[in-house]
Amino acid sequence: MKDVAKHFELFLRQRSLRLTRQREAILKAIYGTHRHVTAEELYELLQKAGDAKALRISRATVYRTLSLLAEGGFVQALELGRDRGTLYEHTLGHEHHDHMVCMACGKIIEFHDDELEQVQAAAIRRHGFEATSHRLNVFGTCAKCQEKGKGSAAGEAQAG
Amino acid sequence: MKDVAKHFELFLRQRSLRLTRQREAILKAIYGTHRHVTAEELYELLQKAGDAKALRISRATVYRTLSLLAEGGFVQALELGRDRGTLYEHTLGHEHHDHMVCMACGKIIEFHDDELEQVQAAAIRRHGFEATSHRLNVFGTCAKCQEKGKGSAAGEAQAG
DNA sequence: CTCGAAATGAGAACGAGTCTCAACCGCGGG
DNA sequence: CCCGCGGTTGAGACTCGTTCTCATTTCGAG
Ligand SMILES: [Mn+2]
Ligand SMILES: [Mn+2]
Ligand SMILES: [Zn+2]
Ligand SMILES: [Zn+2]
Repeated sequence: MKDVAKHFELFLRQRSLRLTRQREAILKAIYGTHRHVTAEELYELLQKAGDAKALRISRATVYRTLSLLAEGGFVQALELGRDRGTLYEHTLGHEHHDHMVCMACGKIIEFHDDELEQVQAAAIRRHGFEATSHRLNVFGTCAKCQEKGKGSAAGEAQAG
Repeated sequence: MKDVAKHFELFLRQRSLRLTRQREAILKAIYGTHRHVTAEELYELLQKAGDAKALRISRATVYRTLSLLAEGGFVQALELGRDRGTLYEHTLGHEHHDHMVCMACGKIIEFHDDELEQVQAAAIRRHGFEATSHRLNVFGTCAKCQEKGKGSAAGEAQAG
């Protein structure tokens, strides 16, 4: 986190942007949680945290800073459906991962598979495409929720 | 297309829903294009097509029917970023595929790779998750646009 | 044909995200 | 340590895709 702040400061300097209390607070906030948060959640979080230090941060600034952080690679946006809104997570200190979303309990599970990444990269290259990023979102039922749903009809399966 | 209409009719009957001229027209419209279309594009398309038969279809009905068609598996929604809006494509007669989006020209390229699907399925299963669907979106530069950008600095690369 | 339920149209409402612009404040220079 | 030039912020208006409301229309079983 300390070095993240340093990186951010450098990033800002390189682009002749300023290190403001707001930007610091937002960076700190998103690096202070391991959840996937919406801009609104972050905003509310910052309201409370800021009440103490008398630092008000507007929604606009949260959105603006989140975009800035995304450009700099400090955070990443996740879009899991028009409804859930855009989710953000910090990236430094976390290797790339994909997401599985449980439709029953809403839990978001992160996973990473090297072989998958390699096969994927190969397939993409084979099509003459040059990838800069990708998102794999899997929807279904998590292990826990599979248990709960054992009282009904036996084994189903679907693909979509 | 004829059998798709039959399937749709059956689907509606099973759920005691009605086959209306609007629903027919919308089904026909989305099965009549091979592009990925937004609800709005479809709406405008239907306006023109409907002028002849004096069949007006409201935006609300387009949205409602698209959701219905998605539930029934007749169409699929694609969400490639908060900006582009939700895109729809018909599914019957098309096997599952993933998408690569060219950030330079906006083109959407479909691709399918069996090995990828299998490795993916295995990785997901290994995590105790039961998948019902997934979306893999790859962002980058298409082959054509890679050509165009050959006058500048030599080979770059990035990963995000 | 009749009738009740489902479906539709028009436009209001909603909400995430963006824009506007006057007031504010980082920060390099003196 | 103070100044002043922009970059930055806050509040709220605004955008625009999507959903909701409800009076009216239409499907389709009997
Ligand atoms: Mn994550
Ligand atoms: Mn497609
Ligand atoms: Zn679950
Ligand atoms: Zn291209």
